[in-house]
Amino acid sequence: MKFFGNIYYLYTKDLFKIKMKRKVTLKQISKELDVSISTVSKALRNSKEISEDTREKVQAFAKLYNYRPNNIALSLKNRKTKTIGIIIPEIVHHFFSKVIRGIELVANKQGYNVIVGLSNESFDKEVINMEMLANGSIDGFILSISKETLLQQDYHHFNETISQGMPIVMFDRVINDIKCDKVIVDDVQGSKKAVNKLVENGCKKIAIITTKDYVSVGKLRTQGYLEALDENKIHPEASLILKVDDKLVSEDYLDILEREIEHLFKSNKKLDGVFAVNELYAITAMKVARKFGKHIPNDIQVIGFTDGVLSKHATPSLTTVSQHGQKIGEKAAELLIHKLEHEDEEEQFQTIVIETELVERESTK
Amino acid sequence: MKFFGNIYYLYTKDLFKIKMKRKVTLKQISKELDVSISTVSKALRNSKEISEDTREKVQAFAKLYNYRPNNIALSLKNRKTKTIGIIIPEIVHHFFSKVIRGIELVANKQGYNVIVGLSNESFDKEVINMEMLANGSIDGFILSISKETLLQQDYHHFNETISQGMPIVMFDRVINDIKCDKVIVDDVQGSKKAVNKLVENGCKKIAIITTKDYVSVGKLRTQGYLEALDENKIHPEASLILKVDDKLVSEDYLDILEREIEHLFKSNKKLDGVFAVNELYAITAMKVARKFGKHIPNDIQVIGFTDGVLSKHATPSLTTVSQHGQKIGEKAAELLIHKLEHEDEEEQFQTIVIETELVERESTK
DNA sequence: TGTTAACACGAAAACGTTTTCGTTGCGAAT
DNA sequence: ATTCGCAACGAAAACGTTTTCGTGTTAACA
Repeated sequence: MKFFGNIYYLYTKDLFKIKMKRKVTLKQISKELDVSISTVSKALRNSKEISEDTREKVQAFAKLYNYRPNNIALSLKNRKTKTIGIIIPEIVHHFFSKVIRGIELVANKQGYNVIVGLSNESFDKEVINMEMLANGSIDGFILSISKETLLQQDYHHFNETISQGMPIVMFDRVINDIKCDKVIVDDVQGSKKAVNKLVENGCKKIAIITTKDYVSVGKLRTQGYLEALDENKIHPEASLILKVDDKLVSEDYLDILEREIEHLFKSNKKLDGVFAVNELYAITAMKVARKFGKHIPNDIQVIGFTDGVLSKHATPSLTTVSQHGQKIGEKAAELLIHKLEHEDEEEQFQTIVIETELVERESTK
Repeated sequence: MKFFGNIYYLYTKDLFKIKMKRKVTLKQISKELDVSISTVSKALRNSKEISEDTREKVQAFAKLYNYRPNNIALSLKNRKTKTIGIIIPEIVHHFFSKVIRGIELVANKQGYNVIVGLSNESFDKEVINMEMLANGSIDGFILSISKETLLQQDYHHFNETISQGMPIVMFDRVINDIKCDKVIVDDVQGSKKAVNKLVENGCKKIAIITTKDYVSVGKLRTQGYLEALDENKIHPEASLILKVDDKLVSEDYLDILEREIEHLFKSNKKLDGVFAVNELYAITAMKVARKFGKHIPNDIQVIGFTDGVLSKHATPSLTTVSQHGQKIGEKAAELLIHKLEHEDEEEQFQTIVIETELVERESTK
């Protein structure tokens, strides 16, 4: 007990540290017990190279001092960190936080940690964040692409990390011709379910409130809307399609949104159905409808996309297309971890489609 | 160019890897350039020990092959990881994700990464997550305590990590007698602001919908309610205090909540003001009020706590006590990073109180 | 007695850095 | 002709592990 005796502490500079039990290392244990580092290591891993005597002695000592192997040292040695890097555009967002929860769930179960970077919808922050993590901190990425990146169509950072042997799994906002696994929802199908529901319920004039086309999911949902109309022999009308520009997240963003929707209502007096590609658009549509004295769902029926808090707790509660964010996260994590632990197998990439589900609530008949 | 020539690749097993540019290390560069590892390292750090000639040569080569120092190796050497561990009870939650955003913001600005663990309100998961991270993966914790931990009052894991020299910053749900920095909102003051507002607006019978007392913030907010009543010479009534048990997050949780609030309304016909300690309770109270044919804010005024999506987008929109989650996160990160980078300074702990703000919307007059 | 085999352990390399402390070679000063 | 000093570089340790490959001791066997 040379090292851990009280004498030692008398020599430390900072008095307050007297009560500190610094993390103990193999080397320290080996000195205490007068054996080699290798012996300690082996004893702790129950190697049968070591006699029962010393094995017990070492393990008892290690337990007493609460020895835990240093993760960083292990990472360096194994060249694996057992942590997953997540890059998402925004965390204050029901869908993304559900995805994270899903990732964390399966990652943790398999002994992985999760480290989060936020791009804040910015290309530069996306790149910087990825570079920070790609230098050894993580084993692979799970990410959803920022709007700015989608707009600029500059994907070199993805290709570079992939070519360095670091696997990526993309979800929700993905790029087709990048060599990685993908987890997406069937946006087209989901939209069709929604629009079909409205048609079934007797709607004749159905509007869509969507984003500009560079947001891939917005584009796909618009496509689903159009296809559904077509299948129901309804002629699409330009005035029924509202494409909101959500590039600028300014202060008066909400007001602008509201005014645009008001305009939509005004120019379509006979409007009796609204399909919105996200919760906010849907909620705002309901608000505007109320303003115009329309009753939901009697006069106008509304369906949203994404089953978040807003949909659940709005009044009337919102019928919506649920994308199962948590399941997306779980699947993405499974894909990534599989790839990490079977690196030898031949390279091939999957795109997994998570089924959407129409959750019916009070905003439809 | 012995190593990087094409010849090398012909010998690799996996053909698909031919296009891989594996991460390059100091050792590889040193071999290529026929200098020592030390020289390369120094050259890259612009040491004036190295001649301009070789310095340029090395830097050019490094740039060409996109050399980046390996984070893990640096962490091991410096015994600092430059990453912060966050443990929170739940991520699908507006307040917590705002806090994370705040943490990430200042952490990133200072070159730190952020690694997230979810306790899911469970004591065990909290402990396991902390142990996973405490073994070298991070430099310090920012955390909010799980309900189960608060209930069991078992704080050994906090004390242990602290005594191992790893600093902790707690936010929102904190324990007083643990030696660490804390960032809290002034729950008592916040509640008083809300209740005072209701009194000012003419409310005579003000109810509170709160949690059981083991949730520290619930207890404090209840205390604020009582103090405000007292200061306004209003006698508190037991029947106006509803303490909801949110331990079990079951399926019919919402129904139970609604029924309890209905009971509150029934047993207090003259109810004209409601203060709820979170968004959900407030929203549900508004729902129940509507059910009872009461108009908001004319018949009943409602104020909530936490300025999340629900408050903003509810109809009527909800007057609420904003806690500034993002600012809490920013402050917590500042505190932790300061402690990490001034370890020598004498130990003393701060508790920072973030002012709440009453955001007035449509649910009050 | 000499060989062998099992047993129990230690030395050292490796992961990728940084940094301290040499060690050269060479021109200048004595 | 020495000594000195400086410039330019390399060796090695250290961070904390795991693992391979010795090596010495002892017991068993021929």
